[in-house]
Amino acid sequence: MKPKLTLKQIARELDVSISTVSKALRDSVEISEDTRLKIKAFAKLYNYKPNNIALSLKNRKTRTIGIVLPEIIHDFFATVISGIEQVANKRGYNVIICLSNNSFDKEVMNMEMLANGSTDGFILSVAKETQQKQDYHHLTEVINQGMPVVLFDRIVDEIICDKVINDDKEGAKRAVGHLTEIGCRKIAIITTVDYVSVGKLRTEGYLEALEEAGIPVVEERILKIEDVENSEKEIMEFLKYQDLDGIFAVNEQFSASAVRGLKEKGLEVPEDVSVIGFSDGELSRKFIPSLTTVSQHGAEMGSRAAEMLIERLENPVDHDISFRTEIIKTSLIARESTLARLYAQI
Amino acid sequence: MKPKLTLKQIARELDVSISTVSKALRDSVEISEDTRLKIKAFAKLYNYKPNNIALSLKNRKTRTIGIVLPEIIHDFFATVISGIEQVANKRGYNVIICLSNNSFDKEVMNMEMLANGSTDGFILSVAKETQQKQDYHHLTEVINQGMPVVLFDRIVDEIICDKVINDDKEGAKRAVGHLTEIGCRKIAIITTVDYVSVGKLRTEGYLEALEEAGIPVVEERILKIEDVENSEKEIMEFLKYQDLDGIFAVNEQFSASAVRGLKEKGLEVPEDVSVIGFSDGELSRKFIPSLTTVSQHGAEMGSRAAEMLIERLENPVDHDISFRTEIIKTSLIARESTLARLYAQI
DNA sequence: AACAGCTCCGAAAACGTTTTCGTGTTGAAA
DNA sequence: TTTCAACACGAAAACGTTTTCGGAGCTGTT
Repeated sequence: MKPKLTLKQIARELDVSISTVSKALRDSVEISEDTRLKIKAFAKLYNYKPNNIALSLKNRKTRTIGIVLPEIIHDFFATVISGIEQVANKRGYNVIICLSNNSFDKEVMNMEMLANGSTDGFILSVAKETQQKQDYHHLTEVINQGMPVVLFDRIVDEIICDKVINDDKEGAKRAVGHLTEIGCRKIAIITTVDYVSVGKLRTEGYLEALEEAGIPVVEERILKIEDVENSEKEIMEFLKYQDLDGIFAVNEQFSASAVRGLKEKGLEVPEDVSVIGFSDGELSRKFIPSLTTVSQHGAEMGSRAAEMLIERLENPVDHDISFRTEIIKTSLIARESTLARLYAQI
Repeated sequence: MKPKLTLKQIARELDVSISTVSKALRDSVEISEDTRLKIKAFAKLYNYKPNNIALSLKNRKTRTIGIVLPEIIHDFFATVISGIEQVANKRGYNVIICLSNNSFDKEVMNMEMLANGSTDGFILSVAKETQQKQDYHHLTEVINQGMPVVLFDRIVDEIICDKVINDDKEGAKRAVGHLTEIGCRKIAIITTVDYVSVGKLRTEGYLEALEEAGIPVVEERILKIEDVENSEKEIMEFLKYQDLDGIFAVNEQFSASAVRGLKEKGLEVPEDVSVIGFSDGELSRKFIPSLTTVSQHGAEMGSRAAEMLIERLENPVDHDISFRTEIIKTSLIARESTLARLYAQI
């Protein structure tokens, strides 16, 4: 139960001043080699480590970055965190994570809490409710205070700051393009309501891909899930009365549910219907059939976001450097849920 | 770009002393109602919020708890974090998360980093490598400094502190018991190497259940996965030469792979072989067939861990209160991968 | 003997709080 | 008029650092 060594204690013990100890430990030339070595030896022996809080107060820098996101029990977000954590750690930063649970109020509270000195900057993906409300005062506030913010995935266009996003529209387009290439003509989309930025973009990609393939859009083939909790039932219901040969789902949960729905109708995947999803998580990889999907490279997103933030933090000089929006390319991972059909074509 | 209001600035602006401002904001009776109201109005108007770092330094409390765990892209750990975060937030604490990626060195580094003032206490699940090395000096060190530590899931018996664990052995026993009840006799286990504490316990549960059912143990039916990356191949290989009617896997990834392996052999789940896993994640729920599993209630584990830690933090008085080990009951969730077999029995 | 120039070290301020203790000003009681 | 309590406020220390500045003591040059 020894309560952490401080400079003051070392100073008292060695009968020198606090300043001397501090300087000795930082290898200042002001201190004679004798005392310097003595002090360093003592510090090492008793394992002195400077107090982070005191340093933060002095430097007005915490070397911590705040992450705020809607949820964590979700392969994509977990992967992003992992990416952030990796580069943050490499560059000597800590990450402090707050969950909004998609609640606007909690998002605001968390940001206010962290903004009062706890972090140097933010990496965040806004809550669904926030996108719906379109109230972003908490964002503008921290930005006005001079804290850098990097938005990722669920971003908001009105806020000017650095951003990292997927090429959601393009990814969706390629996914649907993949379906048309392997011969699908009756393609449904299972997506989210429009106020979720990424859902909207993926829907747009779907529409464009159909257009480019010369396939007319059928409104009945578009399912917008409102209540994620009940998505399974909604999807089952939706599929019941459809005649399809391809399905594009905007996440892996939806595509898994789609496969189940099709099986219940007596249809086989991919023989009768091809299914493609979004997000390359454990579910897509382990599923039977394994699911063709658009991989979002969450870890890379996280890394990039962290790098952009740290860049800002450590070069406050070029504060006027214009903000950038980095686009992480998605990639199509062909698996069993469409691959067999592709072979059939060839 | 207004750089955050401080007490000093308010004091200067209102021509009073810093102490007066501080007292007024904390509703001290020492301050006349006039000035008190004036100061509070001013503070509210310009949205004054005290600086957390300064408070931490003064109080020698950060109101942050450090979480260190092996990985985050894993439904169970994500769920635990979620549980911790929830109660931490409710009680006014922040969480700062560090990933060890199952590396001993990174675990040590992270803890040292956080121990220098960044957090008041720790919640952690030790890295696989740490369990292998059996080197726990970083744990004893922070404990000796008087920081409370709560270990969860992958714990270490030698360290005396609060702990939260699953009844892994009991859960495994019930899982295998479930298999025997529905008529399985040739039951394999797919588990981890023994130095992983939870893997070992689950293996023990398996053995006990067999014994109680009067089923002799067949060594060939025990598969211990060393390299998780290659688990799929190992499992495939393992299943190739087995004649089984039941499989118990210690996580959902293994059970999913097992189902695939069986299918490749032309066997159906659950008609030919029943499969039961551990951990109730998205994969088990969405899989086809949906996977019977032992649910670990990760969120509850997290909540309990956080509560125990905060308890210690806020009542340093009863420091001599003996340390407790809370056991979270697991529960069996019967799904398609065994349920059909159960019906067949009836 | 005077002075310059080193070398080595300590005092003090600063970061933003809270809190203890003192002190000046009232008004009323003696 | 003096004394005393109550009231309202400020000075200063403390938390643990870093850094600027100044100064003591010494050597060496004129």
